[in-house]
Amino acid sequence: MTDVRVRIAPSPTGAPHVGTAYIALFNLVFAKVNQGKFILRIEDTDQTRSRKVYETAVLDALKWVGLSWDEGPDVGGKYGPYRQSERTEIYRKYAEQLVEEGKAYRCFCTPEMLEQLRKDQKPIKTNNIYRDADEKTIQDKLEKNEPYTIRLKVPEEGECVISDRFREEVRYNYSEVDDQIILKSDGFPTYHLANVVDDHLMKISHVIRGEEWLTSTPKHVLLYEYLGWEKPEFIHMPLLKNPDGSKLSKRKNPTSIFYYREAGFLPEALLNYLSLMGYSRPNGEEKFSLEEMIVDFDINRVSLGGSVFDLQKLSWLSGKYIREDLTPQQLAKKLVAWRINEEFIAQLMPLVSERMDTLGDFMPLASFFWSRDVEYTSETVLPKKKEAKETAELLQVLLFAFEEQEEWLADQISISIRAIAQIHEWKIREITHPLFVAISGKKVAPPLFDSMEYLGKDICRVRIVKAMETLGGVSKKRLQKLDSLWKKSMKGQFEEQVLEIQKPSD
RNA sequence: GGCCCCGUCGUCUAGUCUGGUCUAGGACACAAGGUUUUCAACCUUGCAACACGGGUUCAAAUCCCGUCGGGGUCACCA
Repeated sequence: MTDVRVRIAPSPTGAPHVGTAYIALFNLVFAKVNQGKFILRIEDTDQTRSRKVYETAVLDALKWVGLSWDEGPDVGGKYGPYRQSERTEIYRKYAEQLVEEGKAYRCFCTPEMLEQLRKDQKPIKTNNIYRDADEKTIQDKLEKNEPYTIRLKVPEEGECVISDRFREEVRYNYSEVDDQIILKSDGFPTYHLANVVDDHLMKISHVIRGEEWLTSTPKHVLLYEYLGWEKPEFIHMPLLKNPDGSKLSKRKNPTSIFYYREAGFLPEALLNYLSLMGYSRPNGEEKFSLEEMIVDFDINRVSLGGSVFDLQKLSWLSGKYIREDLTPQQLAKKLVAWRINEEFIAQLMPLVSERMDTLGDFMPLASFFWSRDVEYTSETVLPKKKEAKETAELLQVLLFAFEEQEEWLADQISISIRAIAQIHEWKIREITHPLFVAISGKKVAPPLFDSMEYLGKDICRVRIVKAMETLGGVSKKRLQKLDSLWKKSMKGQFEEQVLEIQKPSD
C-alpha cells in the first residue's frame, strides 16, 4: 500500500467550526494508525469571504482541541505552499491544459445570466451555452477582454461510479451533473479544481471529508480522469446534526470551537465527545484520550447515520474529566488560564468600579462573565410596551446584524444595535433591556456593549438565542421569512444606517 | 422537486458483513431509592428502541424487495 497521507482543508470564511475539528480528528487518527501523515491546507480561494483572522483562528482552534499536523502553512512541508491563494498559477495551468485538450471550455455567461437561468428553474445542463461555441466567437470575446470562467466538460451521458469506503459503489448519471465552473473569472479556482489538483500534488491517499461532498464527487472523479491522475480513496463521514436533525448550524447550536473554549469546556472532553459521534471503541469505553483512540482505531467501525450533537452529554464528559483527571492544583491552574486571572479581571474594572462600595461587591456584579448560563424569567426579558413575539424577532434580526460584523468590539456592537433600533423604530432602551437580561441575567449590570465584547461573540449568540426561546421563540417558518427579508432589504438598510451613524458629526 | 445517502431507546451507540448465544447490551437525559448537614458527585434500580409492510428461512435487528421517514445536494461558497 502506498503511504497514507490525509488532510483537513478548512476554508477561513468564519469562526472555526466543530465540524472541522470533527473531520480533522478522524483524518489525524486515520493517519496515525496507518503511520501516515496528516496535512492541513487552507482553502482560501473565495476572495470575497476569506479572511486572514479566520485562518489564524482555525489553526488556534484546532491546536486548542489538541490536534496537530505534520505539514501545513505554519509548519511547512515539502509539498507547499499549503495555502491555496498562493498556488493560483498551478490551478490556472491545469485549467488551461484542460481547455486545450478539449476537456473544459471558456464560458462568457455573466452572473446575471446565470441567476436568470436559475430563476427559470432550468438549472441542469442549461448553463453550458458556450460548450460548443465556435472558435471565432470565443476569440472575438477574448479580444474584447470579456471576463470568462472555465467550465468542465461533463459527459452528456454515462455513469460515474464512486467507490466510497462506507457505501461501496455510489452511482451518478453524468447527465445530471452540470458543467461545473472550475476557474472563476477572477482567476481563482473553485473548490473542485483546487481540491483535486492539491490532493494529487500533495499525494493525498485518502480523502476523508463530510458527507455533504458526496454529491460533488463525480466532478472530482472526472477531473482525476481528465488529468490522468490516480484517484484517492473516498471516505465520506456522517454529518453532525442539530437536535432537530438538520445539519449542524450556529442558529440552533453553538458551532464555533471558540464557544466551547470560552464557555469553559475542557478541550480533551470536546475532542473525546467528537470521536463518539459515529465512532465507538471495541471495548465500549466512552472516555478515552486521543492516544488511546489511536491504539485500536478502525475506520470501518464508523457508523453512518448522522449524530445529533448533544450538549448535555458533552457537559457530562467534561465533568468527568474535571472530576477524574485533575488534582485541585491542576484545576485551579486551568481556571486561571481560562479567565479567572488578573488580565481579564483588570479589563472589567472600568465597568464595575463605580458600582462598587466594597471589594465584595465585585463578584455579584460580574459573575455572569464566568457563568456557563444565566437564569431569568420571560417577564424580566420583555421590555415595557412590547410583545414577546416581536421582541424575539427583533433579537433574531440583531443576530443577523451581528453576523455582518467582522470584529466583535464594543463600538461596533453599539453601532449595530443603534442601526437596528433606527430601522425598526424601537427605542435603544427597548433593545438594550432584553439584551441586558439575556447577557447578564440581570436588569442592572455593567455597561452592556463592553460586557458583550469581553464575553465574546459566541457566548453572546448563545445567550441571545436562549432569550429568544424564553420569549417563546421564533417559528421555523417565520425564521425563514425573516432570513429572506433580511437578505432582500433589511441588510441593505442596516448597512446604510451603519454608515450614517459612523459619519462624523460636525 | 430531481439525484444521492441514511434509518436500533428522546439522544450517542453495541449487535448487522459472517442469520440462532438478542425475552436487543452500554452511555447521556429522565424517574425512584441509597449515601451525604445541603447540593453536586457517587452507587443501585427503573423507564425506554430494531420505522412500516411483504418475502427468503426451521430461525431475521441481521439477507432481499417495496413503502414511509429523515438528511444532503442541485452557486463565479467551500
